[in-house]
Amino acid sequence: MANSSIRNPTSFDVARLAGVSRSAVSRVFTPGGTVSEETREKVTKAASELGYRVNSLARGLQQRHSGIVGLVASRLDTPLRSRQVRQLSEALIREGFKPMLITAEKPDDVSTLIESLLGYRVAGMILTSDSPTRALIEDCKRQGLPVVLVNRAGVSNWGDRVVADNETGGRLAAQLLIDSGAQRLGCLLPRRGTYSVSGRCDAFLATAERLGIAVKVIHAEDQSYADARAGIVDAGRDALGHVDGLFCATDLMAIGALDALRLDLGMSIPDEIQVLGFDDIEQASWASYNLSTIRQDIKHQSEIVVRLLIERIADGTLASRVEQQPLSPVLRGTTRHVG
Amino acid sequence: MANSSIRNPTSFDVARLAGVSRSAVSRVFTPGGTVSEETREKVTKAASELGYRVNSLARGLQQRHSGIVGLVASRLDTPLRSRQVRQLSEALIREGFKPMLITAEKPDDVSTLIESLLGYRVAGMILTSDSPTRALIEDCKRQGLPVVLVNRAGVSNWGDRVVADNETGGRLAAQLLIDSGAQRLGCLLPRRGTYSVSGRCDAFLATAERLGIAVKVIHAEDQSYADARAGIVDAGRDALGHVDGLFCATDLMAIGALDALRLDLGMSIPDEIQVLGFDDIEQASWASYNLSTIRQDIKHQSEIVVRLLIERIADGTLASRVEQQPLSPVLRGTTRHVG
DNA sequence: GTGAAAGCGCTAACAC
DNA sequence: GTGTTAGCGCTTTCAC
Repeated sequence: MANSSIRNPTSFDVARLAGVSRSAVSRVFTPGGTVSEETREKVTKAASELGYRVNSLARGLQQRHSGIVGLVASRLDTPLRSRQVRQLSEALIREGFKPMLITAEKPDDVSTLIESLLGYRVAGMILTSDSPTRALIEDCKRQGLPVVLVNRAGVSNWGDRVVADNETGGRLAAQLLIDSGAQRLGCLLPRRGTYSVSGRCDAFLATAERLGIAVKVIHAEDQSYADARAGIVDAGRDALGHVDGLFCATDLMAIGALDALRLDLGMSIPDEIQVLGFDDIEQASWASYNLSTIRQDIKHQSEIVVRLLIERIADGTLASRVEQQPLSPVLRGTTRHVG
Repeated sequence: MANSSIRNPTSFDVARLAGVSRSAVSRVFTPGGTVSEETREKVTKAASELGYRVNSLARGLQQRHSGIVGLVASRLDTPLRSRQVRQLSEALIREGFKPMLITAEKPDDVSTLIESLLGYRVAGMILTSDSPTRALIEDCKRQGLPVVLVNRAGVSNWGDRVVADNETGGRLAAQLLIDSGAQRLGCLLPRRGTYSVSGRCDAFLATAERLGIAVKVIHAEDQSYADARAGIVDAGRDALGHVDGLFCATDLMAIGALDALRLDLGMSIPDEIQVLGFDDIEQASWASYNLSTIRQDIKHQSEIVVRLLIERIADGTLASRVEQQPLSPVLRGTTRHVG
């Protein structure tokens, strides 16, 4: 009770107790600080005695940034995104930053929110996929604020980007289905795709066309399990009757499709139709699905993102960079193995 | 380029342009501020002209807290947790707070991390389930820092708590299986349970005992899908042969169990054995599982959490409170319906 | 209702 | 190496 009214000790208190100046205290708590072993000890002792802790607010006021990084993500409760956020958060923390999480679905809110982040003098911002409006990125540019875009189209040539190699991904997918004996391909994708979703599907379609193979495109309302399932059910056996190799834009959609195919339409997989997803979310490996897919290495991705961010914070004049993260096929039970 | 060297406008700049004092500017941007309509207009105009934005760091330095709330969560990439974090984050933001996300698996790290949060003069902290050590909460107590615990045991009588009604939950589960005709119960739980997981299983076991029904307890190494599946497989048909109603501590475990039962052991559900989960994660409703479960309303939960937090920030002398969130059975295909 | 002045707690130059 | 000084940008008495 009375406890809460006790003022937190300041560097001044520590300085007095240790018999040194406040600058000395500051130096001890500053990573590159140059202090004699003797003062360092005195200060450390006094500090721990008092329970002193640097006030990051005051420190941030002095330096160029507060050590906070804005982490913007929509659909956080989705398997891929939650994994991304976890890895990004851990990577940021490991490097001494503190992630401020902005979750918002409507672009309008997001803009206001990010506005308010700027008030905290964030060191930079990480924007995942479908989150932010263009205007917002323009804003960051105006502020000279470091930005890393994850699986997202670039805007105004501002910020670094980490993207999956959609070109290769889509090609890989087509190749894989064809090599497994598929003759008539299908592609399930959301009506309004995000950068990476559309990118990989485009590459898939282009590859098929190049090889002279027809592709039946099936639309789902959105990227959710339910929409994917509904999309397949709506298309129905007729439309699918000819398709024997279905590429789905994401694993989540593939799982919806799988349930629709097997349970709603009574088809057998991979005998009647092979199914291939993208991402390798955890659920893809669950025994009931055992989904073949193309994996994005999210941990690796996060590390690249944070590295780029740190480099840019250190040097804002760097040219805009784009890094591609590798993809790897994961063959499970929804495709036919060859050899 | 040169852009980034331009200083952000301060309240001083706005004051000068508007021809008023800095205090006037401050008042305009302070929620309860008392200013004449005339100055308000002048200030607002000048501010937007200059692109002025309050510096939250400086503001936080002045006030009791920075408006940041620590949000501590482990296993963020798990369905239930990611939903919780999303809802909590959105609720906090709606109330004008900014969530700082701390994800860490090892308790040691967490303590250091939270330590560092204190340096940001956070308004309070939300600790989910298995995250933090006792020592940490003692720390918060010492600081007089508002804390809300989610589905977690209390410590030192500090902080408010929001918990599922485990007592009712466990009883409901037992009742439900028995009412659906189960005669020999089983209970799948992790070797080291968290507060809520252990709580509901204990209540389940107690209820069964009271009714004179034997329960076969099956242990999984941990709460994951894989561990649950392995737990069931290891137990094998023999141990399970007698069980015709299995309660699993979480949906994730139930799904692992389901796959083990059906795919590894070749049992048919719900005919040979009924399965009941807990939480109602999204995957429980996926057609391949169609899992009967007991739902926690996460959205509602988050709203309670944030309300408690706000109340306590407003008045730190409140007595410690515990709120229970309601549970509701969701009957799907893994139990036999009656009537 | 408004302005002047006094901090909030820290770091970064600059002399020593 | 260490201390002195001058801010960082804001809010908050306190007179007016």
